[in-house]
Amino acid sequence: MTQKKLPALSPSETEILRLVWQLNKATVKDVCDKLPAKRKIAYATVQTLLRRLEKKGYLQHDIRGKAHVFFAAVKSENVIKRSINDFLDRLFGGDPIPLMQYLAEHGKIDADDIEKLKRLADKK
Amino acid sequence: MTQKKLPALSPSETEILRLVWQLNKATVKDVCDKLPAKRKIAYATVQTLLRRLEKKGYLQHDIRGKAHVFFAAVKSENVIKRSINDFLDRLFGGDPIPLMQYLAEHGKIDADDIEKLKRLADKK
DNA sequence: TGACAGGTTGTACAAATGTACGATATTGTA
DNA sequence: TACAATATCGTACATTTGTACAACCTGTCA
Repeated sequence: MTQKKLPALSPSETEILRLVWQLNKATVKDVCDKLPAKRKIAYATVQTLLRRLEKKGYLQHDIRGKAHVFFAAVKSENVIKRSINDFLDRLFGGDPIPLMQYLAEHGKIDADDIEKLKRLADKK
Repeated sequence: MTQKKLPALSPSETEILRLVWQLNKATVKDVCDKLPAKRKIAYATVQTLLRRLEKKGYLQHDIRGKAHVFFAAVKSENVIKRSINDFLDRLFGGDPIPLMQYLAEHGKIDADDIEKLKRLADKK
């Protein structure tokens, strides 16, 4: 039932889509405010990205006052799944181990995190 | 000393670069042969991608007979590091935990793998 | 009800990307 | 040494991507 063939997301689109998920519902301005300080990108640009995301089927919008309020039209799980698989394919030929290893080695995660993961994996 | 500002890699370029790393040294043909069966992409296209990778500074080549033999001009660690960080930023705002979680939950890794990772993380 | 702050729409455009053909050069071989 | 096979090189081109301006709408408040 979940639509399977949405057009690919560009990197910037992915970034914006993530913020919308995070905000749940968001106007252009909301998204702009949520952008990391580092990321300098004009209001108009964010707007275009949101428009494109809607056109591609990832977002929808309601109207509140004169502003558009965007919200996700797809479950993040599906998109994330696809993104991770693509990424894994491109960079590691699909093998997740080197990625895990990298994360572990670079202190991105610690033993505690791994404990939790272990419980998760065991439950499977 | 490691050059830090190489131009960004496109997804397809990344894919090809990975194969060159894997092969160590490779002609256009070698790379074509190494492509996953699924991935249908013309010889000429691979060639262009290799050319662009060289132009961007990721590859170099020697000449053997009439063929170019490409090999990496940068350490994979650096590129991989950057790629992972970019990916993490775009999709998870930089937080690696959800990524690990995804990998654990989807049986991409098992308890054994995690054990090994734990040892790695502990060593840090 | 008129002006204005704040939105949206239409449009633009250079650069990057994915894809690949045709011409040319080179090499090993008969 | 000429030919067939095989490479590269130059070039092309439609799309997608990132970025954004200018013109135009529309609630809202005075």
